[in-house]
Amino acid sequence: MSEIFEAPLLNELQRDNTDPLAGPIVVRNAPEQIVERLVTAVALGVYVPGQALPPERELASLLGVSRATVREALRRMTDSGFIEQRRGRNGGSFVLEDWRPSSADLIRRHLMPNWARFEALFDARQLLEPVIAATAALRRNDGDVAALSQALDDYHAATDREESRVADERVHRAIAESTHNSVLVGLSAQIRTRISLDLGAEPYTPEIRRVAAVQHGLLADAVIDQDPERASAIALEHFGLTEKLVRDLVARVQELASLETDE
Amino acid sequence: MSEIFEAPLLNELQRDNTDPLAGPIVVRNAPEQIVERLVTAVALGVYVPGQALPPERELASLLGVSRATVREALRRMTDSGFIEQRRGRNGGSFVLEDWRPSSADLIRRHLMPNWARFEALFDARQLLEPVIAATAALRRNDGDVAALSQALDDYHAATDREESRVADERVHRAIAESTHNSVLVGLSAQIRTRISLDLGAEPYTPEIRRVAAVQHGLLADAVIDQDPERASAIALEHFGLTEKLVRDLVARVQELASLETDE
DNA sequence: GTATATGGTTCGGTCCATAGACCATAAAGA
DNA sequence: TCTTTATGGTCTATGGACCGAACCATATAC
Repeated sequence: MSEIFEAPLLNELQRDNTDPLAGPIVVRNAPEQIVERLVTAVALGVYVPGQALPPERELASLLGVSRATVREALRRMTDSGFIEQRRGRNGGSFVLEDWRPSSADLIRRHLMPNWARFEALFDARQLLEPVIAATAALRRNDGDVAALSQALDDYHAATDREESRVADERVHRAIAESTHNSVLVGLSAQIRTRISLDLGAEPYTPEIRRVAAVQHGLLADAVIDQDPERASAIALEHFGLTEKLVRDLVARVQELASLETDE
Repeated sequence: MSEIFEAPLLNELQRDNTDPLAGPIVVRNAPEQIVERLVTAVALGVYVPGQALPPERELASLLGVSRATVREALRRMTDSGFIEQRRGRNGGSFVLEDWRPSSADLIRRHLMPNWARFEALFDARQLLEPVIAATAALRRNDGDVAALSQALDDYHAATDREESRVADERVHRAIAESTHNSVLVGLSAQIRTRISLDLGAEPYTPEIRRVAAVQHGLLADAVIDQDPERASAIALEHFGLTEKLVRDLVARVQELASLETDE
């Protein structure tokens, strides 16, 4: 199952550039890349569980690739328990409701082995996002304000966790896009995708959601009010909260694991 | 010649993430990736003009790839006038002294068509590098200080432009590495590589070099003194200077171009 | 003048992706 | 109920990328 998470989204960003010749060349096959794109799309909420991906023939033409290749990608995703394929007229490739491993499982089998990478990722996010927020506050125009308000409304209107995740993504993307800088937008999206993929089963307790909702509102207000300092400060706090949540969660799971080892 | 600059180093960072399914899948062949790595290595000063790359057989084993593939990559680089291959016992693939197009040529044929991308890149750099500098100042340890001092000494000892470039790269890398965050190190290196590739023929007049040398010294001092505010401010100024230089240069070339059009 | 380290060439094999045709199935629509 | 249609499932033939290994050609070191 979890091999599907190994998508090397940030590899170029983290590859050791000290000696550009170190390390083997890996040719990323078409199917591999297609899996990555589809998984990313789901992680970003473009397709939600229960929904069908576009039909194979359409994917093939969208991605400029043969149907056989698309099928190979979908086969891997089926094998991983990520999607389910159904035949017939209203068939298709459906995102499964519960494709994410349980929190504990995910942490033990995926998060812990790559812990150093996540430390770096969280750390970088907490350093970079405040800059992005501040820049957004300085540069946002009326269109950005409209998009941000809309995203925020959707976020508040969200009822279940899945909707929350999608709306959350849209809020943060709206903020990044207010910087009007494609590098920053891409950077922020990559970090978000990576974290969303790794922590899909983030501990979204109602309590957390309440706090996050308030912070999102404050963050959006700061951007709309063109107050970079406030935006930066709130972003720092907001992403600090997420990080703390994950750390607590990991600590609990680690504790459980050590208990089990004792038995 | 310039097709070798098309290496999509930052593509993942700038690809439109709004719809992950938009755009064709491109399989980055082995030769293509090898060219990118080798060009990167030269851009970062790992190999300087006149120097030979490792022999084909060694490259093949280093990169985990067949010799035929390495040869294909080197053939492309030879075709682009980037390297020269010589046979015989002391033969090899030698980086040419003047593989960079002249400034004017480069700007007209490469920089101008992609101007929006460079705007974004410079802009992002000016936003991100101060954060990196400040973080470096907060986190640097004794080892970092030693590496930074050494790099700075080399920079001051550099005599020609080529040496300057290599030393400049090392100073900035030492600063990025002082953050002890692999994402930041990779990000900074990618931005630097991209800019170095695109602006290899940066206008390094003696005047500029003098100013840059002073700023490098100040920046290093701020990091060594653990003064994040100063580090951040100097970084902002330093990268602002580079940006201004490029803008001036482009403006001049544009003026020339419009004159030529009149004739 | 011989040995050696390098680039230059060739050949057969394997795997990947393409293109296109055709089959199977389930639902929609007449 | 029957036909149509939109989907996934299967097969085959073809071209290309990469590999592995051997061998050739050349220039320098010893």
